[in-house]
Amino acid sequence: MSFTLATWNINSVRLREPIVCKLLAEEGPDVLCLQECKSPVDKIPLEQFAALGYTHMVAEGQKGYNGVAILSKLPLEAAGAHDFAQLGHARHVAAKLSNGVTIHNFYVPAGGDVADRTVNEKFGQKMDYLAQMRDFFHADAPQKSILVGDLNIAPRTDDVWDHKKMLKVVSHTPVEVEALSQTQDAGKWVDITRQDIPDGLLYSWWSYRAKDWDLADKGRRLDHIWATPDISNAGHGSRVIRAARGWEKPSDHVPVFATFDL
DNA sequence: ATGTCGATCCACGATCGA
Repeated sequence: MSFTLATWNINSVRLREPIVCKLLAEEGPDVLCLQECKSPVDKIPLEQFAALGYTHMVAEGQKGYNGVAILSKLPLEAAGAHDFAQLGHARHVAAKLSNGVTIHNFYVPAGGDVADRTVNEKFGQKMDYLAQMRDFFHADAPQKSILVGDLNIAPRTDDVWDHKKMLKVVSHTPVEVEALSQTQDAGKWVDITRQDIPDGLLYSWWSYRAKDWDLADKGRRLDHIWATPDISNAGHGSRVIRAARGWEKPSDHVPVFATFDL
């Protein structure tokens, strides 16, 4: 059995329902994990997605901020939702497919502008969130699992447009990269995107503030697909839908895809 | 420091978050 999965920070699922449908119609992933839905669960436009075959969903939502959802053509079973760092935010939801694979969908806190928790509470929350993710996967080793989402960290030098310039910018600071690495190690997670595309600059996010995102190309790889070692060899076909950054009323993130043959 | 988006409501402009 083979299935294709995608992750996309959509920055308002209601405003961008047309381009979610465009992606579903054109690319047809079996599973689409969304972050920053910015919507209560009961206001997610389910009918439009169901009309394209996405009749299953698990989601966590709240008004205005955060929010994560897993849309699927395949049956899903809810597999928990954790409030890491006790922020009261909808930032995680998990689902299990009938083939036994568990999917964790995360929206890690962005962390504010200053990489110092003594002056920036949001940075502390981000570090706490990552530490609790680490402890969660360390306490109960995940198996047959996939972890996706906007992790708000670009870990590698070639995950950012300028490594030296980014060393003090939240999302690429050494302390964050180390925390993400510890979280990854705790679950023995394999970075499927970089397993498939090991070399070269690779981004999934470009700021709205850049004049010409495509020309300037000052991107970061904030959106990730990881898998546990028991299924990591089944992962392949990773790709980033860069063109989506230029679609009508775009998100600042683009979808990242991978396929698993199980 | 700047820039641009989206959601909210003491709601049509200011504020917060990214």
